Amino acid sequence: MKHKKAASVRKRNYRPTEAEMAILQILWERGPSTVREVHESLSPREEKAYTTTLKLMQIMQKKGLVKRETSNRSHVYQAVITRDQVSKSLLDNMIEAVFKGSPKQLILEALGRYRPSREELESIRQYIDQMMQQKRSS
Amino acid sequence: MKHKKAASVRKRNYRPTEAEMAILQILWERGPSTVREVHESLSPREEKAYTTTLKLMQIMQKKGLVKRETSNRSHVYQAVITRDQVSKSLLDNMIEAVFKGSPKQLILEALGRYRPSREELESIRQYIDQMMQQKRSS
DNA sequence: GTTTGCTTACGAAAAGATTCGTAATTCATG
DNA sequence: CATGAATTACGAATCTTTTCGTAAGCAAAC
Repeated sequence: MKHKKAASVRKRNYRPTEAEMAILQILWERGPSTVREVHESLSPREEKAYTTTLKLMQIMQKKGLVKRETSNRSHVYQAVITRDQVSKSLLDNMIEAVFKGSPKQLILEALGRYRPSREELESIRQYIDQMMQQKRSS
Repeated sequence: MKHKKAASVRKRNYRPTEAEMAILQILWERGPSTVREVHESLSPREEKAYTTTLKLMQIMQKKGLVKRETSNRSHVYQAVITRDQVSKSLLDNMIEAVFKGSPKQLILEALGRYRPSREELESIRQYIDQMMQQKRSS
């Protein structure tokens, strides 16, 4: 009969809000952290009250984006949703929204837009070659 | 002394809201359209009142995302912000937010995630080769 | 010129995201 | 155990986005 009260079922395609993204980035970067740590890490430029950060993290916890360890006085938060999940959501969304459903379009656009260095191009090409290998051998 | 009252200066990095994106997609696709046309084109699954679409488009007009031609009874709206501008904003944002500032990461991720067909890989590789050519000859 | 059917204008409610002040809690330490 | 410093809880204000009802305007058709 114990059932965690469904804090929030993981939406298969959740797009965090802007403020949530800022916090997630820090949690991904630092790993489990206290509110204080996250707060200090937030861009000092946009100074917000400590309780703002706190509240945000509490909300994220309710939404199931993060979980927390409350055994100590200072709760320790950690991301539940992964960078990968978010990156997938954003990529899917973006391909759908501006590239007419074509991943290739996205890739070409990114190449053209950011002009990777020769080394980076090398390694991307290598990756492609490898993928083509696999296709050949199947 | 005539000065359009600064309907809204184009933010160099505007990220349209979800509802706005849905409408922009249609305008990009269809070109100049009336509210009715846009409304009918919206995913019929998420049925909204006609005036919701109308209001949204009026707001977008105020924001400067679209402009409209009011000479006829039915106003004709057209996108001002381009697919390209939005795609740049989203890409920038995304690279920043989940790929630690590395476009290469984004590209590799997209390749791995969507596994383009052999033909698509071909043409991406071609594009890369071309870019490398340019670098060589400079 | 009245009626009818669509269209825009307007205002406001509802929903969601962000912000923060204040109160309550906890814990170390004098 | 009283005090002080830091933390969490709570509630509310504010702001933005989304939604829609109702009014007002307009043009064709009666």
